[in-house]
Amino acid sequence: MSREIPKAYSPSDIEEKWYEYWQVNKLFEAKPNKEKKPYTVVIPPPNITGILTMGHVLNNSIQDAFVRWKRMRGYEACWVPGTDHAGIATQNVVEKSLAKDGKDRHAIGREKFVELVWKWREQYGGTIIKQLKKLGVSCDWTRERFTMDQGLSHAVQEVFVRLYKKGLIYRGKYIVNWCPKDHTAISDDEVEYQEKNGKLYFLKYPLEDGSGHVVVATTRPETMLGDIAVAVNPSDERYRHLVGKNLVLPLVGRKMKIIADDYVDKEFGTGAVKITPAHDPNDFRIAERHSLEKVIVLDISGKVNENAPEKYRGLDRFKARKQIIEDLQALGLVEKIDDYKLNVGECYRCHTVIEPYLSDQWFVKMKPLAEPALRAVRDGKVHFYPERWVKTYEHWMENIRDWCISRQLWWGHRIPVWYCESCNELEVSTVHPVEPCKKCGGRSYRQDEDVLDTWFSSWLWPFSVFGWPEETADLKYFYPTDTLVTGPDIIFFWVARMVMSGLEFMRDVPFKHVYFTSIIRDMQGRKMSKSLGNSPDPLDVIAEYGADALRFTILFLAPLAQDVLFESSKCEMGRNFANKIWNAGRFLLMNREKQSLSAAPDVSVFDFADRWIVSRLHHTIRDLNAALDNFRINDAAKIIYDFVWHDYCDWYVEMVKERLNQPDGSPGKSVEMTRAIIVSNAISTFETSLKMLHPFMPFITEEMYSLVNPARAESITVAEFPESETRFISEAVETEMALVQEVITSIRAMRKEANVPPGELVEIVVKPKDETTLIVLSTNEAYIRRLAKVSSLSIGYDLRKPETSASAVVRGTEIFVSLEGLINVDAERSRLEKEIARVKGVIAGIESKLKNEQFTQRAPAQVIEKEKSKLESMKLNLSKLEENYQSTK
RNA sequence: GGGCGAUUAGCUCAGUUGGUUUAGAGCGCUACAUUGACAUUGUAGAGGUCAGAGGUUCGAAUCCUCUAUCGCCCA
Repeated sequence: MSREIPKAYSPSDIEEKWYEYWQVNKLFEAKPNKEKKPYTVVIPPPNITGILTMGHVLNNSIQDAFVRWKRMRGYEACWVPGTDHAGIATQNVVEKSLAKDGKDRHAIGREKFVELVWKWREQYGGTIIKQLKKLGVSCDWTRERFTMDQGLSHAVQEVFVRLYKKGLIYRGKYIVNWCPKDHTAISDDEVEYQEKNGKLYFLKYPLEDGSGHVVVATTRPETMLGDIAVAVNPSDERYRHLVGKNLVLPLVGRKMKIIADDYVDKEFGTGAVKITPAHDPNDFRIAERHSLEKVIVLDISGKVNENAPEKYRGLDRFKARKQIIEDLQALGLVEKIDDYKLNVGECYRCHTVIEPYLSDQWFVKMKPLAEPALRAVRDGKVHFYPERWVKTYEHWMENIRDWCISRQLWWGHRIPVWYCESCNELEVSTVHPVEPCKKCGGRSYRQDEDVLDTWFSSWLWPFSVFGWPEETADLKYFYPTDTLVTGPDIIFFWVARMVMSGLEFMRDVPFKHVYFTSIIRDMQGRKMSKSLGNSPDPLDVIAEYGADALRFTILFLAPLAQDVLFESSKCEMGRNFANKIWNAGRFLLMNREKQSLSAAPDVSVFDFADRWIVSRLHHTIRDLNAALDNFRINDAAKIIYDFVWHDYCDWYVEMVKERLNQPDGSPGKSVEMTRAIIVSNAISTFETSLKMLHPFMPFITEEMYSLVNPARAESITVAEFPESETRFISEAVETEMALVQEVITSIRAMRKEANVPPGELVEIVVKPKDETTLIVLSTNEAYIRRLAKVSSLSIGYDLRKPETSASAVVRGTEIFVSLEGLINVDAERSRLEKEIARVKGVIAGIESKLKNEQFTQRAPAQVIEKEKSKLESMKLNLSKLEENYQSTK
């Protein structure tokens, strides 16, 4: 068998095989099961135009770790995967491909276009799902959902109708964020603000009576075409006498009033503000207050429309800006142009500058929904990790604005509103109305042209995926979900809204815990982005290092919600670790082969090394479970890494090697039987470690689990996760082992210092501090000999120090390495000097502490006792060090 | 302008409620080692006045205040 196991772990050979095995055996499928507690996670649905990014890798590795861990702990673990239809993004992609053939969607019509999008989705929409599978995620793929699925669409319509009937959805003409490229409104949260260098233009508007002019400042002079008034602050002395007078709008010739409104900031610009109600949200509010007309001067593409003078019609807004300034300058109406830093809103999808635009839109009234959602988080019904995001959440909830949910797109859930063709009366219904119009009796209806914001389907995800509004068995069993893992960047888009919808429609929170992940950046701290090309393709990383290596590395590196600087070479860590696990397994299997007998694990053959590793194992299990319970997943990764590498491989395996060399069997057992049991015992701890590792590294652990016991039918995915048992934890054994380790390490250090070749054996004399030390070191003599390359080891209180030797003091025990003809006296003296100085420093520190009455009076007795015993042992060490130093001459 | 966060070894980061002998890891670096699990390795080592200043405390990387630099969110 040994020949069948290659020296280096090769992930590509096994990953696909196991993923298929898991699927064929339905190991990730979840069903309501009264015998078990549910553990539910819904995936943050990636959008169908997307490909797998490092962010997805992190997010899904975390979810998978939790889900696999809970599954192994006996929960009915249900992880629902799926994708979202990404209205704007998807429509853009399909329009682009149409444009390649010189077509556009208007030419082919709505129905045909939507059909094309569905075709596109079938062909390319599953890419990210396929990629996720490479990562090894344990989603229940039979439950895969898409936000445009029939069931989910039904949920969306139902929600719209219910909210409308409740008076929480309304339609109105308001200023929205308009994307002139995508030709749709987007919500406030979808606008990204960038600070940019712009200009502040100071324009002179002449008074009608020819008595002078008023200067207004604006960053968007092209909007002047739609100006309807100029406003000043009522308390502004400079303008008080002008309020009520008329101005003439240059280039247009419109008569405009000068009005007074508190909104106007006296300090900004000249204190006089041009009012463009149809193109600015603040101006809109002022216009409402003063019942002003609202003139729209741009079309849906941001070009000047027919409401403006002929000269400017058809000009793009930025070209119009240039032209208008030129024309105003020619008229002497530009007072000055200042440089000015301004925040420009951009479309988060296409980064086109957003135009505030007056149009008919549908809105959700948010206040009534926000209140219970705010309480749920404050009361801890939903818990955030890390907690600090609560503040961000509260701030948004307290200042919430109504949500613009209509989008002027073709791809999405069509708004379930119907208008009577004859009288325009509207009917809100999930289905096409069959009754005649209530108002005029007309029988012909047309549906609202717009679709709903994609988030209007995503916010229902935690219950729509289980069949809501039907009261399904799934919904009853799996809702509310347990943990949501997502980025803090969508806390408003998604997390907050899910809490609202959950409470509104399910009367319960959608999840109990929200784990906010970190953002993956490149080594310069820049966000990973397509345009920078600084994002490694996770599939390349998987091909090079293996999925387990990628997963483990990213989990190890990513502390809770702290940004992570990443480059793919960091995955060497995970790859090396996988290789270490592989080779530990290889060692065990090779040695099992070598034994003439086979045996089951047997505690009666336990020696010190076994008791120690089992104690460490249960320590580790306890810490690992605690870390995962507290969502400290990078701690969890570190805990298991340290155990496997540094306890199991570095020490325990080395000790096992020594035992397999021993000529004697354990009492009552033959050498052969003893050796077989030693290997079995070692394998047993290894198997437990594999189970602990499985949530992090699913593939290699499944492979090793099956190699270790090929007859076993059980997959590790459903093996029982280890539980810590205190009876196996022994502080005494761990302390004793620590002593043995320190003795070995100090011998190694002395050898190295004296340049003893690694292969050469040395003679050691040990003068133990006390009886316990004597016993511990004698019992473990064989290990010390092997691991420190020692030929003879003498232990005794009255032994003489060898003539020429290096010395060290470990916990009061003196260790001498005989260095006949080898020692470099100067090097040895300087080593001792250094150590003496260090110990003196420690002693001085403790003494000054103990001399301080404040300390002895106020510190807890425990702490004082500790310091005292520390001082005792340090003093003992010092005296021995000094003694040996004196005799080194 | 308001809020949140960061600053610890050359690099990337841990350090949970203040007390682990004088702060840890991974990578990198130095030296040595290559027939028996693993060079994707082993062993030993160098490297830090915990951003700066002040304060609270018997005791501070840890708590408080201010300053500096950087980042994110909101207006």
